Amino acid sequence: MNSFTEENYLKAIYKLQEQSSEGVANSDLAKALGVQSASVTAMLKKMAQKKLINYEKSKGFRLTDKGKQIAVNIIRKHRLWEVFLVEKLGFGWDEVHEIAEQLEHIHSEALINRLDVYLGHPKADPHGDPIPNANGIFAKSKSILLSETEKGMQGKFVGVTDHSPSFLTYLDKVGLSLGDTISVKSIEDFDKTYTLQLKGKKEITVSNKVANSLLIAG
Amino acid sequence: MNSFTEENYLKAIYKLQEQSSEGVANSDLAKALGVQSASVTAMLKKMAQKKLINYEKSKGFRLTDKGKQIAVNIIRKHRLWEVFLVEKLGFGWDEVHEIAEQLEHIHSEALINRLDVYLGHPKADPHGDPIPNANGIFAKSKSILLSETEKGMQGKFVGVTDHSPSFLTYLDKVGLSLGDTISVKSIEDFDKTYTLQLKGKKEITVSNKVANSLLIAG
DNA sequence: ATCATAAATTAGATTAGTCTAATTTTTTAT
DNA sequence: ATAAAAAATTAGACTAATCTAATTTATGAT
Ligand SMILES: [Mn+2]
Ligand SMILES: [Mn+2]
Ligand SMILES: [Mn+2]
Ligand SMILES: [Mn+2]
Repeated sequence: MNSFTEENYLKAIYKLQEQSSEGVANSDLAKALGVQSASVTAMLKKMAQKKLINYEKSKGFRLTDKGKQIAVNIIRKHRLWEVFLVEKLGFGWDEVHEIAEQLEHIHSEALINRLDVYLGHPKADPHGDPIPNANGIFAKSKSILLSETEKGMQGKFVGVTDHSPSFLTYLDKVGLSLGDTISVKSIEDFDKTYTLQLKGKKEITVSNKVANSLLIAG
Repeated sequence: MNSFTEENYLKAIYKLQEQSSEGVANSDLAKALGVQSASVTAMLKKMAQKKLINYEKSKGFRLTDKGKQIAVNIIRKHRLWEVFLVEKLGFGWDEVHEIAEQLEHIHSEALINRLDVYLGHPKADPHGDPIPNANGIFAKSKSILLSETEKGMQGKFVGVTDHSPSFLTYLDKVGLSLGDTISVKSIEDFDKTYTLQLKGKKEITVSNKVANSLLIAG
């Protein structure tokens, strides 16, 4: 079994390596985990020994299949627990990440499989992030940033790229919820501010910074 | 915050000290935790420093109010999670202890309070053990061992003192479930074997060893 | 190609929690 | 009261995960 620390390294490496096909840099991982570079070096040695990562000298490192499988399972657990916390316990989407950071490390295949059934095999977590199935397969979804859409575009708000509580509570405040259908009424030339029509209801205006954190699906 | 290890020490000390009004012995705690006596000595020093326990030289030790409060909260979490696992996820009562041993260490007051509400403020866990409320108060219950009852006695099966999966699955097999009303048909003189009538339904015979692990309430 | 900067590794310590072996203290039995 | 047995503590080591400071390696810019 892997320690919490090791699991957190695996998850962080996974997220970094998904961002490109290159190897992950020690310094990027150190920053992601909030530890010193020397600590990363020490841990990577152990993980390489356990065949969880592959080094390519001065080209960074990547997870082995074994490492990736563990990482994806932790992400599965994290997201299923987030669904549970929001759907069953009534937490807000801005409150669940920290708790899921703990719950994701509970070791029990039976538990996570029963939880998945109990929740009805959800395909996405409360932030719109896809939940891999028990085999580690993610449902492919094709969404784009609102900031990349043009005037007149109509689509569904399906996810966020900024998961900070402050951003999420801001969305609550302006009345934007996952699943809402929105259309782009206008885009301000000067600063690319977006004015949106929310499903017949109200009209709201959001900064480009916000538009750059909202995922839209056709 | 306290580490998992420290929380496990607190819980184990609590359970030992409840068994008598005396101080707890280093050796008993070592046995309960499956560690060496020397490890216990080392940990007790740290816990005394943190005002979690009181030493009374060569009279053992006991939890301070602070230590007791933390211990009871962990027990509350353990038992609430067990209820969740059985009632919501459909686990058997013989399968939940190990998972709850992990879940009891999740740190979030909001989580445990919402879980309590979600479960309908249960008063007992799947094994009949009382669940303390948010203030650490246990509902007083007066039950006795089946082995201490006499022929003709009628009562309700409300708890077990043996929590081992093998005992619990044995009870499943013979059809004894928490809440069942039972009456003592006869007690074999030779070996104190109990023959029980289950709520009009079947009649079963259990050894004295079994009768000694079943809690009955008037 | 050389020098400056950035990235990575090494060396040496620290803390939590554990171990074994040795020693001391306490309890129990004669 | 004394010796034997049991319980507790101390001493010294180990592992996991971290740190700082020093050193080495790699990258990049002139
Ligand atoms: Mn999250
Ligand atoms: Mn999420
Ligand atoms: Mn239990
Ligand atoms: Mn229980």
